[in-house]
Amino acid sequence: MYNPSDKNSILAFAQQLQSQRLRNCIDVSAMAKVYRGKGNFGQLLEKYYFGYDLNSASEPDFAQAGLELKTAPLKVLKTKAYRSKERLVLNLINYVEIVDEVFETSSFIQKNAHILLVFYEHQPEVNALDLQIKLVGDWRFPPADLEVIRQDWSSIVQKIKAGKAHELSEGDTFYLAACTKGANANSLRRQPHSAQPAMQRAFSLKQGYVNHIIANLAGDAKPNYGKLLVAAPEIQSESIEAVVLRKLRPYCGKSIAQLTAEAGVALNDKAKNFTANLTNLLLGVELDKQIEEFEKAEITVKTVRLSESNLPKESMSFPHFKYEEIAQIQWEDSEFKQRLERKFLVVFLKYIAGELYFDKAVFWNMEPQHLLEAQRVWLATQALVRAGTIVTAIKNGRRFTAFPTKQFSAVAHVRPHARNAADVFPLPVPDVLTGLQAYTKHCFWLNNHFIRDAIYLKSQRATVIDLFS
DNA sequence: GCATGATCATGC
DNA sequence: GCATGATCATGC
Repeated sequence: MYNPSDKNSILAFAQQLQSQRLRNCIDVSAMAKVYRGKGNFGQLLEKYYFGYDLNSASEPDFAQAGLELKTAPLKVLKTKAYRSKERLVLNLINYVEIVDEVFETSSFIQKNAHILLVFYEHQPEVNALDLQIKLVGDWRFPPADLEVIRQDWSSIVQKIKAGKAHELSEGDTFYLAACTKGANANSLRRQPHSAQPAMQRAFSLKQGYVNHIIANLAGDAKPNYGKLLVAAPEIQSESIEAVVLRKLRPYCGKSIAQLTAEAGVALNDKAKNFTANLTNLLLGVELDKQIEEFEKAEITVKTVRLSESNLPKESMSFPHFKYEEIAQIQWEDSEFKQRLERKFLVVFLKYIAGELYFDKAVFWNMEPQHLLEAQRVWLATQALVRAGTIVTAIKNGRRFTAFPTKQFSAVAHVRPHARNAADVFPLPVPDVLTGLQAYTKHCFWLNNHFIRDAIYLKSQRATVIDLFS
């Protein structure tokens, strides 16, 4: 067994799980009946491998050693590389108590300063006893990461102090997020500075950050990342947001032609990596490298081209959805929702007399009421696909559909996104009017007017670089 | 002029 | 071959 007050002893005992299945590591005959049929992997591991009773106390699982045990699923890619299946959910946020905490002694730090991680392969149909354990290891946040997390923690607490716990969202922060936790939207809690009940939430590490942990535990060769934050955190505690905006500020108002000429590089503005290349160029990161902090924080970088009236020339597209999938899944599991919950860095370029200029860059994440509106669009789309009533008319070879349009919602709409009309996905229900069993690929788009109003115009002066201010 | 439908260009 | 970012075309 192990010595519960000795970290190394616990870690060594845990390491024996590497590449095993739980069934081979515990006495199955001693298991309670309820667990023999099915049980949660984490519960089984705690109770029958480590031999302690389940608790949800505020102290870490191995209290004497200050070690918190976390189990989590990962996916194995075709390349055999590991990726986290989801965010890693940590301790619950107590809205009432947290407003009196300081980070260094907070319940978050007390519980999660040192984490013992057991990753198993996600296999939905497999008994928990037979899941393959892929990675075992312990994790402490490196100082630079801890500084970002401290800022994330503070901005979450700030929002609660402002009586806005009901407006918390995952996109608010970078590595550490407040994710919803509870069976449904009825899991409401009281918050200290507002009468409005708020969804129960827990601290969580973003999926991108968990991928970083996984790569470290797996001993993967360090990806060839570019980094934004180079100074040691004790010297520099500037936020990721502040660093990015500070680096971009000098370029505002310059034309893309001038910027690329000064840097001595040629960027093809039609290339699909134009956005990434331009961002790297302006942030001083080598062009072919991914930005480590952006990967960890799952930041989506988008460029938006504005007309002289500040209206984006196009709406913003998202990956096309599969009709068979959208008919089956829930909004909560949809890719569209997952993407909308991320943080965005939107780079606005503006056409002036035919020439493209760098206007401003804005960090943005969607407000809860807009996410609800996106949900309405998604649900209308799902209903349509389920009913098989996509096509409403055909005129001159052009199809007219009942997909949600910009008239339907001020936030999002559905439009084709395909090579051509023959580029299709199968339908779960044949289209009633045409009998088609497959239909041109479509995707969700954020309306260009929404981008103008909710991102471009609404962005606060403090967080933007405004060419014309 | 703009919304909706349709397709192009690129890179992995 | 296909996803993705980007843009064009038609008709009201």
